[in-house]
Amino acid sequence: MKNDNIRPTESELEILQILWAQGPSSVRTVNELLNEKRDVGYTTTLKIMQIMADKHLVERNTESRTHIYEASISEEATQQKLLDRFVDATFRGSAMKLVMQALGNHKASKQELEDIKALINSIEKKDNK
Amino acid sequence: MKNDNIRPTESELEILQILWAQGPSSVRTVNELLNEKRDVGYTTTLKIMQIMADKHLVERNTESRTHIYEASISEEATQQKLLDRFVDATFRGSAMKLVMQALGNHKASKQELEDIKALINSIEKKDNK
DNA sequence: AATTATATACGAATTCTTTCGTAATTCAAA
DNA sequence: TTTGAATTACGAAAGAATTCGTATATAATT
Repeated sequence: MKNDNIRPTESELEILQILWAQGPSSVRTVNELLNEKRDVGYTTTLKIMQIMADKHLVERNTESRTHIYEASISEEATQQKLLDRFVDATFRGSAMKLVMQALGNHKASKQELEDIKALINSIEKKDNK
Repeated sequence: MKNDNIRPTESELEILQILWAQGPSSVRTVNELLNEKRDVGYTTTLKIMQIMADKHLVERNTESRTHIYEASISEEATQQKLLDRFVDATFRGSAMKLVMQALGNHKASKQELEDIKALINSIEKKDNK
């Protein structure tokens, strides 16, 4: 399989977030959205997206003059890999410690908390089988 | 306050993990523990720890010839900051999405799951006040 | 057709991090 | 005291990531 060792850099991840949210987009669109958060030159964004294409993090359609880029790795799979690494690096592998910290320090809606409890219950049910 | 914008690199974080686990340590000790996971030259470790001292990520006691290094930022505060940034970068700010992914894909003991449920219940109780 | 605007390509400068060789220093052992 | 071992200091090389200037090509406008 391809893209097994995905490791987008921070800039690349910013761009992936935009592509995941927007769907296939031109460099200009991505650059404009990027600039809502911080200043980045157009050619900088272009260059990074070209590098991402080389790495197969994105695919691009070059039929029209304005190339259209699309994420070629899924948001969920990427998040999962990055999460694994983050848990190792920051919480010494204890995902539960991370969960506790995240729950303790970020506001969650009642609905979200219920969702999490439901998920835990379904995990516990599975374990008992 | 100092160290407000902590941003340890990956190598620095590895070393911090060791210092948090071991308490104040010499470069040699840190380097040996580091080498249980991967090959790193002694002077490499030394250099990084010296840089960390410059950045005030660690303090060092230079009274004896063998300098003793100690983490100067707490594990919890560091984890919290890194977690915040990670949630932003990877989960577009949705800590709950991160929690769901972490719960869904990492094995948790029955006890840990109960702990999390208890935490959620206590959060819900607080919210109702 | 000439001009202007918009795009991509390319390469190089810059910055950040990691790595390590070498020199200088201090301590311990012979 | 001399030799050898362990330590820190220093600087520079190597790599990775980011940034951007400039050239070139294409399309749109006048």
